[in-house]
Amino acid sequence: MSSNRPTISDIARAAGVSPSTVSRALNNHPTIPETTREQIRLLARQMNYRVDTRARNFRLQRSQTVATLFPFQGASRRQISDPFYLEMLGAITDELDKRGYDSLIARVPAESTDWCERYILDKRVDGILMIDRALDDAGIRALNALDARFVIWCGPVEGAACATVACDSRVTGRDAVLHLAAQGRHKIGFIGGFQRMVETDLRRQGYLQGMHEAGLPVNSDLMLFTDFSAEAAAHAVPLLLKREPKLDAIFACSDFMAIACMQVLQGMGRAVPGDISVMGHDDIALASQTSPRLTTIRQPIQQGGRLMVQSLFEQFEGAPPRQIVLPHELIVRESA
Amino acid sequence: MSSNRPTISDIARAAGVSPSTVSRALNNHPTIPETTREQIRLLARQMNYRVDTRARNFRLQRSQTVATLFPFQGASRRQISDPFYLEMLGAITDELDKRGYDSLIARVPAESTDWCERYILDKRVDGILMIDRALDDAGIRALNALDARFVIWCGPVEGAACATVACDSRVTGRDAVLHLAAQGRHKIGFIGGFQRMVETDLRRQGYLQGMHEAGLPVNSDLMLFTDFSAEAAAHAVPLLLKREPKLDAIFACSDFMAIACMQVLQGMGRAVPGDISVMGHDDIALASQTSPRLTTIRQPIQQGGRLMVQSLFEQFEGAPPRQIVLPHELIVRESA
DNA sequence: TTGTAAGCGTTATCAT
DNA sequence: ATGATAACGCTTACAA
Repeated sequence: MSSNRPTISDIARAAGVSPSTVSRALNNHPTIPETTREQIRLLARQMNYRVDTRARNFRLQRSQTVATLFPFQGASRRQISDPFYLEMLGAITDELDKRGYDSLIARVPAESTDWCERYILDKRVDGILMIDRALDDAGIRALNALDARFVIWCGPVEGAACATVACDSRVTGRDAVLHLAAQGRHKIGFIGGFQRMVETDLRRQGYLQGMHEAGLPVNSDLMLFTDFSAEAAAHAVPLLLKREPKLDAIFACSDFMAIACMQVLQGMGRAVPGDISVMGHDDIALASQTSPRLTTIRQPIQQGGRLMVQSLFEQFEGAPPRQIVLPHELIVRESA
Repeated sequence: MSSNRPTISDIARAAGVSPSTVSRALNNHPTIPETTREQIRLLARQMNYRVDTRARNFRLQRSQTVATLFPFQGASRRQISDPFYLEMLGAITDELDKRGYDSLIARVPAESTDWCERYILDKRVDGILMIDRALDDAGIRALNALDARFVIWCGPVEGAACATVACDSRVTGRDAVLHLAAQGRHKIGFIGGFQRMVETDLRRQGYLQGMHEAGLPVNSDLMLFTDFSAEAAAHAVPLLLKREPKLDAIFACSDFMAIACMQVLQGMGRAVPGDISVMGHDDIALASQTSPRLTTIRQPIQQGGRLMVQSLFEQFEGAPPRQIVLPHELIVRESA
């Protein structure tokens, strides 16, 4: 009911001091003696005083908020439900929360850079965390033009001031293919995520390199791109099989898609890995519970999320942007 | 480089008018003639003017931001990766975005209500969307004591002013069990989510009611509770089987857990649904891609998310809180 | 139709 | 050790 929250002036009046003294007391300013400080805090608590973060942030010219942006490609704007994103988001928000920062999130079209203005110019946030990015570096240029602090989940960017965190997706893609080849697989299909975004493209390059190193011919009909959804992955399987009936392996760019692939294959009566191997990417929690258990490339998802936050805060403190390459690990289980 | 963004006064000076005129022009105030309005907007665009949302929101005493809160239970604070949450979050943020609102998200401990103060009292947000809630209604009381606008994803709450949106989980739980019983299943295990939160508890009640209606004896050893993780669900399966070797069905409170259960069962050599039926809950996108395809209870997840936002905005406009019960649907596929 | 001035709640600067 | 004052950028009575 009492919608009239006390302001700092109300506390000041009640305490018989000036607003500045209250502010200083509440902010642990050393010039205020311990005793007065305690008195004022007590009073503030009694009166249910709470700082108005809007006012404070406005005065301090900051937002105490960081935006985590998920670029999506194409007009579909389909809801993404890949657990990878939720795991990463959870790690990020927890880490931000620890530092007293709020987490803003949004999905943004990969093709445009309008969101820069909305979040940075409009001063909604102090920094941006982007999960993957478009192939060109328009986004990076736009962000830098606005003198923004940001970190991108993607491989190192040459010749651009830009903080990044991620595994080396070219190598993870290559390692996946080489593992498949080492099992005697020759007809290896590739199911990517967003075609015009960096992480998928890097894995595509890795796939190509792996095929090359293994001395395997590349059939570009066997490279498909999706929106990271289970449905898209499921639809890709029969298509791949139609294009290459002797397909003996699939490398999917996310565990979520790999799991969907396995399910579809099993539904078609194909044994995994007996008839066909399936490799995932990420090592989400579900991956070790599938049947057969999924062979995959582990990315340290939560550590990655925490590092992104850390890297962003380094920039807040004036440090130049860092490019961090995370170690990945081939997790050989049963599906490949 | 030019970190000195123009303010409204800069535009005013350049235009040779007063700040109020600029403000009015930019806000389409009808008292400003069309022509001046256009001139000023053009100038503002040329000068790269952007409203400072912090200043505006402060002045207007609002935040244009809504928090979506995910309560978790227990000390584990394990990252949740159930696609259900991401699908819901995506629908919510899209809907909020449409209305020009920002989305704040955080995980909050279900046992405490401190987060009310952080988000409402500190004026970070204009409203709160909560995904599930603790069994007691301390959270609701706290929110109402602060005169907050909020919507909870959970079943109707009797005797409390509180907007809710969700399917009737008591009925979904009952329907699941009755379907299982209709298939001739008698030893039905229950794998819940957070034990001290409403949605799981309602489904537990529905399970009990269904067993009762089907004339089946209840063995409370066969009711397990988890943190909605795949691992927890996977661990529950052998435990259930140990407690009841003749177990012939499992009802899991989320598709994600149901899928993990199916995988584990298949890994143990048990046929689904030949030896044992598995029912999920939610109908996430993955559910129709599994093998066997998952039988489940569909909740209109995205519609639910949109409705939560809609219901919140009704309250912003002064309407009393509504309790909305969404229709659910039994989706019979192959696993049960 | 436009300008003036006040004020949203806080904190920093400069006095005292 | 504390108070007065200004300022952050914007919108809105009220006045002209």
